[in-house]
Amino acid sequence: MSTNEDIGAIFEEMATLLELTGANGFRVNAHTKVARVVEGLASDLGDIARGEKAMAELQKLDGIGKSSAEKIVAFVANGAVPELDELRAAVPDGLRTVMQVPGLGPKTVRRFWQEASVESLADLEAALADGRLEALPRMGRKTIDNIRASIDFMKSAGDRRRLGVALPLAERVVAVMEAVPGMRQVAWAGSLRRGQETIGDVDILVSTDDPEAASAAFREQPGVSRVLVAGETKSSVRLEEGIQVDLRVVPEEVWGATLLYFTGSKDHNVALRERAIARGLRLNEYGLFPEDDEAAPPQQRGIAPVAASSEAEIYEALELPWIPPELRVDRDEFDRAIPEDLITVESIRAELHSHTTASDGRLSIDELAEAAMAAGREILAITDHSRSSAQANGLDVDRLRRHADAIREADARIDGIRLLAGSEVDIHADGSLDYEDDVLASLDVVVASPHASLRQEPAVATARLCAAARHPLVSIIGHPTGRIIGSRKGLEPDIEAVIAAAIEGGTALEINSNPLRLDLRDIHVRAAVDDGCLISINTDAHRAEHLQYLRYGVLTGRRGRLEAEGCINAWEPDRLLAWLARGR
DNA sequence: GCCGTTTTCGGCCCGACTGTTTTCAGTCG
Repeated sequence: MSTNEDIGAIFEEMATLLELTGANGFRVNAHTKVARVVEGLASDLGDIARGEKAMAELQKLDGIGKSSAEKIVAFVANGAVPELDELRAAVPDGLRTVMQVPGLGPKTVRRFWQEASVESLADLEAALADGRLEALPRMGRKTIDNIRASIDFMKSAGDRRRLGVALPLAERVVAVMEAVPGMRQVAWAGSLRRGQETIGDVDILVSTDDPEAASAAFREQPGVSRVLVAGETKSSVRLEEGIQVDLRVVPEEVWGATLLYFTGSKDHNVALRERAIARGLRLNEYGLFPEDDEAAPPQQRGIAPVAASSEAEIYEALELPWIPPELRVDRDEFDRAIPEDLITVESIRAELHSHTTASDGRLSIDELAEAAMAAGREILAITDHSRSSAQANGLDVDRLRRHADAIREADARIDGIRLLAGSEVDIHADGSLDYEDDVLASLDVVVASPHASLRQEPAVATARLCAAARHPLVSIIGHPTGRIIGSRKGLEPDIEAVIAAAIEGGTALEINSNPLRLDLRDIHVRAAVDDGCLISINTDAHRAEHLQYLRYGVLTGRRGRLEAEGCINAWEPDRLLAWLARGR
């Protein structure tokens, strides 16, 4: 785990343990915020938190004060935080799992702990079985049943879902809702709209002439395994896939306010509401209202909103430009100019990383060219694996040369798309490449990627990737860390050093769009873009349908503030070809 | 615990839904 992830996890854990001890909620939130800020940093806190100016440097970060800075310094110096150790001693470890049961929060878990000796998930199940919990005040039959069902769900379902699973599922639900009579608008919101790499649940928003029909259709749609919430404007269901989907039904005139609220992030919303308060306004999911210090919600008292129908007019009333959903994270989106030409799927003209049957792909050269053309690409680089990737049927030099000839023959024969002969060349553990330079020089495109030795020490990984990035014949560093979301951590290089080497070597860093990878990840893209490093968004297609992964890579690029100018795949074809040909 | 374009102290976002209880606490997003 990287230092930043370690520290983020520590503050998350402290927040949970503090909640269980009954600490002040704002203090709990402060810890959660530190975790989020730390995990969003591209640069390594291990470096910042050493040296004489560590305390001052750390406290420059938003949300980190003296107390948190001291904890970070202590952790980096000694690998331990005394306050955390004290909390761990005071609160049974198993309660952290109990807190993860949907519907159980700190108050309830604390009661179970104090009043029924529940100290773990196993204790909780035993207490449910022997009736200890039912004996507690305010613990009825339904609550007990819900807790049982939640435990079953937690055991069966995994954690968060990958973007590539959740987005097609959201499209399915949206199609169901669009078919309901009286429907006016349907959209997905939440972390899905923000393009996060993993999704907790899917949020669907509709405006309609017939709210009852909409809610009914939602709860009765195919694939619902359990209805969790069934209100007038809000419903939640769990699908057979194990994912929760929330529906919100709103009048069309407050569409913008609800879409804004439902898109989040939560922290972005909180920041917007604070901004509203500072301007004598009050923001909720029904609109932006004048503040009149009445407790009851303004929309229930017939107060007219200042803005409600569109997100843009609400931002405008708060003296902000419309902020693209992918940038709504409560980091610096209020202070920095919004990128004018954020990358879009439509602006991508070239696919520069793909595989055929020559290595481990499923399509021939002609079939892949056809699929790429159908997907709207004007340039396709075919980059089968190099010889060391034996498990992927990597090409030795002879096969590579014949394959390159075949690609160029196809390029001459096929109209409508430019085919480039390339290779996805293994970066060896020591940073050397899998083919000799004369072989690399004979290709149109070289994507250099790490495939093996993905558990190297960070310093070794940094040297390895920097060497490849500086190599004059390398065009792109493919999936730079080699991570697989949720299952393989991959390399943990000093990303700033890799970015510097890529700039120096005139090499682009890839956003691999495969939803299992999304590598570079969003915060690394952001660091690269801020430094002026070129980015390449590719699908790494092994099949025709993989070309559709592009949208996931684009969302990741947008989260990293990537504009079309900084993405070589969006360049004019002649410009891209000239760039690829440099030094060859 | 953090923070300051009225603040170094006193605030800290807002509403829907559920369950259990007759007015609201807890959870969630």
